[in-house]
Amino acid sequence: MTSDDKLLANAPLGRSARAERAILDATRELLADNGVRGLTIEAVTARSGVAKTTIYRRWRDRDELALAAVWTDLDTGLESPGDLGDTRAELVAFIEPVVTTLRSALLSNVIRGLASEIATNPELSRVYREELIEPRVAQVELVVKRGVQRGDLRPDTDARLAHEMLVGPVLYRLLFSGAPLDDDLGSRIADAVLRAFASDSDG
Amino acid sequence: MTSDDKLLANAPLGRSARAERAILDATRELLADNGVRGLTIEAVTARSGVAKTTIYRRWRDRDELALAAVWTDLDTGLESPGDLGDTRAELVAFIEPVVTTLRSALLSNVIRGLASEIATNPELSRVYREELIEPRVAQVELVVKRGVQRGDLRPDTDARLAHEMLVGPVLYRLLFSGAPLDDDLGSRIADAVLRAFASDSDG
Amino acid sequence: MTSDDKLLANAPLGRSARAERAILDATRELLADNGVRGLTIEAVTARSGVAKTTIYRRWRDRDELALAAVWTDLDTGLESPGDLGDTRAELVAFIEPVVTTLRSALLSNVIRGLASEIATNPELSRVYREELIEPRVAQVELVVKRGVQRGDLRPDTDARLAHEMLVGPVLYRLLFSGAPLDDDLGSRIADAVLRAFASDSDG
Amino acid sequence: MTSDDKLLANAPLGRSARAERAILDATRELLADNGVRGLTIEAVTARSGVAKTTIYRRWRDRDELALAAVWTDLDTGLESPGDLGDTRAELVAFIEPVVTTLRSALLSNVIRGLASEIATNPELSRVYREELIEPRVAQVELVVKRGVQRGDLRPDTDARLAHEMLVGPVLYRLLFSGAPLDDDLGSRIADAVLRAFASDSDG
DNA sequence: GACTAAGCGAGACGGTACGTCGCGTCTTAAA
DNA sequence: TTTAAGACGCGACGTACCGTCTCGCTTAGTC
Repeated sequence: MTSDDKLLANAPLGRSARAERAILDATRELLADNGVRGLTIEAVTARSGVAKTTIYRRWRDRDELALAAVWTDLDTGLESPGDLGDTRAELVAFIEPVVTTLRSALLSNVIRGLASEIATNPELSRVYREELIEPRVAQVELVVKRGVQRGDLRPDTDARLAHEMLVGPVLYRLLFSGAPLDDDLGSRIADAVLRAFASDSDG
Repeated sequence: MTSDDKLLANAPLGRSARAERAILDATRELLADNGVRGLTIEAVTARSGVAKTTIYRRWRDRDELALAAVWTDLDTGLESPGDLGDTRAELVAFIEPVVTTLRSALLSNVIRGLASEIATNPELSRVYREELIEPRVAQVELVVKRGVQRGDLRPDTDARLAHEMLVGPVLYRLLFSGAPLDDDLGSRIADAVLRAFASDSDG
Repeated sequence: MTSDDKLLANAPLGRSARAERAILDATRELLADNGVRGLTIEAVTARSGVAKTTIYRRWRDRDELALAAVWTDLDTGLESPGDLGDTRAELVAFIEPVVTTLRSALLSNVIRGLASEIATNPELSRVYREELIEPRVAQVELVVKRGVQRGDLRPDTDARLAHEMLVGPVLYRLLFSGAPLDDDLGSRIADAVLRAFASDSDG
Repeated sequence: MTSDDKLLANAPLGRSARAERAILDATRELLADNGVRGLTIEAVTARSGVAKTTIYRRWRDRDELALAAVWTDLDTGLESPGDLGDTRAELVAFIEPVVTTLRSALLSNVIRGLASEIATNPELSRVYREELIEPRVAQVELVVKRGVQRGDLRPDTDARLAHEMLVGPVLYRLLFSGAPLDDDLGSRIADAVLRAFASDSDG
């Protein structure tokens, strides 16, 4: 649901637009209820009143539909925080929204359910990487560059590794260890990453 | 397949043991060929010549079977490296086998394919956590404890977070970013984690 | 395509007439290619470039369209042969065109494909009976009447039964026995029917 | 339902036999109710409580199932009437059961509905011809042979044509003309066929 | 050395969901 | 106004596997 949609929420919708909205709404409800396991195309048709054909006309399969249904949610927080004047603050500003987003029942369910699919399906993997991961890596690169300029971070800091050390632990908790995404998880990770790449003169 | 089995490898096997071996072998082959998607119970019966009933008598479903088939591989490297006299060396000794293991086609396929199931199925999740994750957390705790004693690490080092920062990036690459598990990945992660939790006097 | 159409072939056609011709042409092509099974409305739109709506505006369903497309062919040969002065000749003149017509790939395909629909759909059945069958029964009645007057046929000859014995075997071959519609089939049937209803003094 | 089945009606049936009976019963009910149009595999599963898979395991498609469901009915009356000492009686004995059988709602519905399929599907056509038509042609051949020996029929009588003139009119009524299968239809056809092939000295 | 009974292969069964096809209806924009 | 274009709701298709259930047969292990 983009901001355009919100502005036009009361405008008349064509059949297609109405169908699409009904499909995505039903999909999100089913995902929130039972995770990806509870999402079947037939359940979507039943709940949305939209024909199977119409769903398949838009999305190749269940996984694409699931991803589409939560895409805007995953996509948020991508606007760069910009220069906050403080490297730690910028790291926190990067990782906090990730933690917060993945704390929601809907999104945690979806990521848990789609992880295998994303890891397995080349097309899905490509989209996910290009649209979600790389922009975030680029964000971290900016943060790192500014940190280096400030003298906070070592000049040879590997931004990609920094990115992985920021988000890796969060997803590890989500998928494998089951440890909770505490309120302070983001800042603790940010602290650790800051120290991991801090310039020596920073002591 | 326990070590007992190995000792008895040339001993005559009963029907049951033969069936179990045939099932697990077929499972591993199917997993290696096409990942978890290619693993169906019916394919296992077809390839192993074992009856469906016999499979279901031993494992609840496809996912338990898949995990069982690779369990020994996942389970290796758990023996603590012990005191190497050097904290960095111990961190490397911890993370290197993880990277190496996950680099194999079989195991990377399996983990990619089972990630969602592990994240989703409570029973599987419990087993995975208790049998695989917690022992490794305990290992890291030992490394951290020794590192603190040596004055290398800060006394308040969070071993669990350290563990997550060690393995999280590896699994993140495996599942999401698709970045390769380079030969030096383990040592670079170990370096970063060491600095992240290094005591200040360590500079 | 009626003879009127041919006369007007170079005259400008309205959109409607052009659409209708395109529909019927495509229908006949599809019927000839794969019989009634190959005839789908969607295939007709694809081949004719005509919209579905336009088809449904003219014919209720696939079967009506199929029948319409071959109607002129079925309808031919209805002009009474008139008095040939010889009863056997008149019987042959009746049945020969039927055999010849049903020998064509197009019409045999269509009749085979539509038989069930004609036998089943009341409206189609009514049209078929009134427009095709009854006129032919009437023709046979004329032949019979003249045959009786000539003293060739018994006065109580049942023209309807005679008609059925003329065309029944042909359609039986077409639909069920698969026996070929030989060149001499018409005359052999005519002979048999002639004898079946011949007046006794005829010996 | 063969006579064996009747004798064993109270014997315990295996799962398979029970399923098969349930399928065929449901099929016959649906056919009787709405003809072949009312017969869908899904309706059969719903009414019989048997799974779709089980149906498809036994019959390739709807049409094979329909034919199987009425096969025994179609197959009856095949026992040769034997030498009745009278050619006309033997012709009547041949055609009467055909008329009677096709008068039933069930069988007339089925034949009407399957005619196109039988005429169109090569495999179905082959089975129908070999199992139903040819045996009846053979029956007529016997009748003809005896009739010739008795001096009732011409030595060159074409038994196949005779067969077609016997059954053709009945099926023509059933499928196309809609004329009723009167009680005396069989004997009137038999009379006509007898005269059609009667030896000249027979007057 | 014969006799059980547990375990096996084979595979049919009821079931869920899949993704596809073609139907006949409805909407929209262009001619 | 009629058309081409094509999306929509719908019903049924035939398929893939699921996990359950007989069913004989094999095969140890017990008398």
